[in-house]
Amino acid sequence: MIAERKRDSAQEQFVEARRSQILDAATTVFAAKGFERATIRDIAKTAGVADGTIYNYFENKMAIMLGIVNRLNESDRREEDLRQIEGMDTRTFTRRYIAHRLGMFTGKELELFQVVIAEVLTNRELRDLYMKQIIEPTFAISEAHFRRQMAKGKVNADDIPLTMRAISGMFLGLLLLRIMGDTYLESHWDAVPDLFANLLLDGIDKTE
Amino acid sequence: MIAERKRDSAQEQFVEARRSQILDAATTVFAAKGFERATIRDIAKTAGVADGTIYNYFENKMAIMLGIVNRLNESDRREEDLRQIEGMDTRTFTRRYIAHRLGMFTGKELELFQVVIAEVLTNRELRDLYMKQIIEPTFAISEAHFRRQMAKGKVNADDIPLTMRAISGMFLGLLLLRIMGDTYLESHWDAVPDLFANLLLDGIDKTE
Amino acid sequence: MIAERKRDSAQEQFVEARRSQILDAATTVFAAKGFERATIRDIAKTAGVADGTIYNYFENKMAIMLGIVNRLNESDRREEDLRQIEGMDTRTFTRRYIAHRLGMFTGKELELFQVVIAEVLTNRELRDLYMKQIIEPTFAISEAHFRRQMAKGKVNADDIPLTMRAISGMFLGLLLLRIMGDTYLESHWDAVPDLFANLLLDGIDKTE
Amino acid sequence: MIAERKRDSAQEQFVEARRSQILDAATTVFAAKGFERATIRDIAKTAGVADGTIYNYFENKMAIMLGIVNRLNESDRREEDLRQIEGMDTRTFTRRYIAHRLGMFTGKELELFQVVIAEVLTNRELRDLYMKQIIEPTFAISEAHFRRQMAKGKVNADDIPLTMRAISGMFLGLLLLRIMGDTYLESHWDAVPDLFANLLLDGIDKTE
DNA sequence: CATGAATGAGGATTCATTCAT
DNA sequence: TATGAATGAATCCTCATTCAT
Repeated sequence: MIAERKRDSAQEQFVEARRSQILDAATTVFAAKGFERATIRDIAKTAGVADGTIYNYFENKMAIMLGIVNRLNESDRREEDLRQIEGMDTRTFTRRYIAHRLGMFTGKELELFQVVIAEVLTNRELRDLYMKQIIEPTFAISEAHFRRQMAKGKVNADDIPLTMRAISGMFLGLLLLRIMGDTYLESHWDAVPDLFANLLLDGIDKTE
Repeated sequence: MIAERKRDSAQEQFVEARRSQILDAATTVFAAKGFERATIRDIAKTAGVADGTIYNYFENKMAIMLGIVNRLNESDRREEDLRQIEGMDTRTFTRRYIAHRLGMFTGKELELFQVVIAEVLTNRELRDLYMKQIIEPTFAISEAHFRRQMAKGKVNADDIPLTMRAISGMFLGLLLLRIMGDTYLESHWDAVPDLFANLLLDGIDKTE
Repeated sequence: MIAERKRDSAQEQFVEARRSQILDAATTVFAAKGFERATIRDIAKTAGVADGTIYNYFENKMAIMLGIVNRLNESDRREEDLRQIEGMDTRTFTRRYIAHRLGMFTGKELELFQVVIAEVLTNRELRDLYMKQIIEPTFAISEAHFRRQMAKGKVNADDIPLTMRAISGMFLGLLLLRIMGDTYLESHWDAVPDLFANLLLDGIDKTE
Repeated sequence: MIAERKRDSAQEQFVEARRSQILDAATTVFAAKGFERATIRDIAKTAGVADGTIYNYFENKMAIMLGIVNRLNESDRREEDLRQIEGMDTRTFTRRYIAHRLGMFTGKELELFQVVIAEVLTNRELRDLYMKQIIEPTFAISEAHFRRQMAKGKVNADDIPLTMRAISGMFLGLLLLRIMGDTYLESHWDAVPDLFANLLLDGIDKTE
């Protein structure tokens, strides 16, 4: 039984590795061509497998896309990230947090984000999934954190949910502009966390 | 000659009306299905013309997309908008300006924006066009305005271009969240300009 | 009545001129692109008229092709050509006749021939028309002439119809090779009548 | 490794058979309707495969045409044909050679020829290919042979290249007339080699 | 008669998906 | 499981033809 479990586990690991390999390939191809323009053959070639093999791991093309979105699910939102730096002073915390989150969108992750946003904008089903699974939980965590900080008298806002959306919006929008190839943003990307923090705090900071 | 000119002009107007009719239809269809999933037949039916008629007005499907982008070009960026309200106090100006710009993205315009952003994210050619024709000129105007305000001692920023990008980013991001169906944002959309202005100004305002 | 006839005649002449103008254009376009690849718009533009105008003169595209074939009908086969030079000695006659017939296929006429042959090869209806109206009458005239010469003891052949076909074949084939762009033939085209006549009259045998 | 080679070879043979099957079908369809009027569906149905299958073996419709032309390349021109009968007396050789070459154009081959000639007349690219790959090599071989015979004092000609073209022209032209449905030629086809040989060797002149 | 915009049938080609090996 | 050939539905686009002006 142990042997079997081991085999199962090895098996599972193999399957997971294959899925991952295909998702990696799909992310690259989707980022380069968009979901519709990307072909199964493109993905298969990039993954180094045959066309048919893809269908042993994903039911159809859309399932690959969902697989990609679910990856965000795993990597995107980690409450502990917040906890670790929560003790610092507000400005440092904000700067660090923004830097950390921006740092999560580098290279492959930025591609991933690009792919998902683009598709989310044209696919209601995916859009709803993305809202429910990614955006809303993220807002919930952020709000909770914000309320804690407000309780400590560190920040202030009249409408917390809307403020969260504005802040997230700035984050999203900056990523969007970056993806769209804004050259200034690209060359000054490292300066973004500080600027973001200052812009943000000198509005919401009440500690002074 | 006058008669001929008149006829030409009538002809031109007719052609322009047809183009517009097709672009309207295309915007709707693209917004509903995305560029690739939308078919020429969809667009033709929505526009109430035959498939082939489309090709009397646009060279191919992508040209329709470009036509849509160029519409943004016409409607999106108007320096005079800034001039009209420039005399007001900073807070009122900001609130009004944001409200005005957000007001430009209602219904059809929001669809337009959604369509273009989605496609821009997956099409390099279109992306470059969009950056050159829409985003960069908008930044140029905003920067000029910001510098004028800074000279008057009304606002402050270390890195103006980056600040512009952050502000635009917040704007873009809020639209994006709205499009993606965030319910809170939808039901509190009217509160956005005030919140935006306060958040923004208490960061950049130096008049106090 | 005379006035009316005159008007009719002027009218007819005009119609004929327009038809001719369109047929000229069609010949050029067909020669350049082939019947199927040529579009009515191509022909209309080349003729300097509107698309619809074509249909006032020809029922449909194929009717234009038939119009072209019927032109051959008028220009191709003239018994009097033979009569004029029939008194000469056989070699001179042959040389002159070949030169004359080859001379008929220059520039525009060669295009015409190319167009018709190409289409005749892929269109049974046209093929039959061409055989009945052009080839067979030509053979009839040639045969009659050949029989007269044979009766005078000037030439000899066992199977006159087959000999006629062989000779015509050589003629056709040389035109074909010319059309297909054989460079040697093109640069030595003037030498063809002599060579043709000698080959025909004497053969190549030297062993006797 | 041997097994693998065997499999490769079997695979290759299979692919070659499929290509052949499609080319056969295409030849039939092209002969019946011409290249442009023939549809991929026609060809697929005739070949007994699905439309899409065609594209696993040929890049596009024109590639099928090129495949047909290349078949001529393989079957059309064989120097050894000449060598085998070169020892015979001139008249027998000529008769045999003509008979042999004409025999090569029977049924399917005649269709092939028809298809290619028709398309060659309306497609410059194909025309150039055909001249370079089929016609010119054939002329080269014929000329070499003719020069050998002339050196032996067996035949005579002032302008060998032009003479070759005239002879080939007769050959081409007779095929053309045959294809065009000349009934006399059809019913006396067997008499063609003899007549061709006599005409060629002796000419028709009787005056001397 | 001349025009050229509108029409929509038709065709080449692509590509997600299946399935026999 | 892996493969990749086969499938055929789906789509963009062309173009002969019509017809209102």
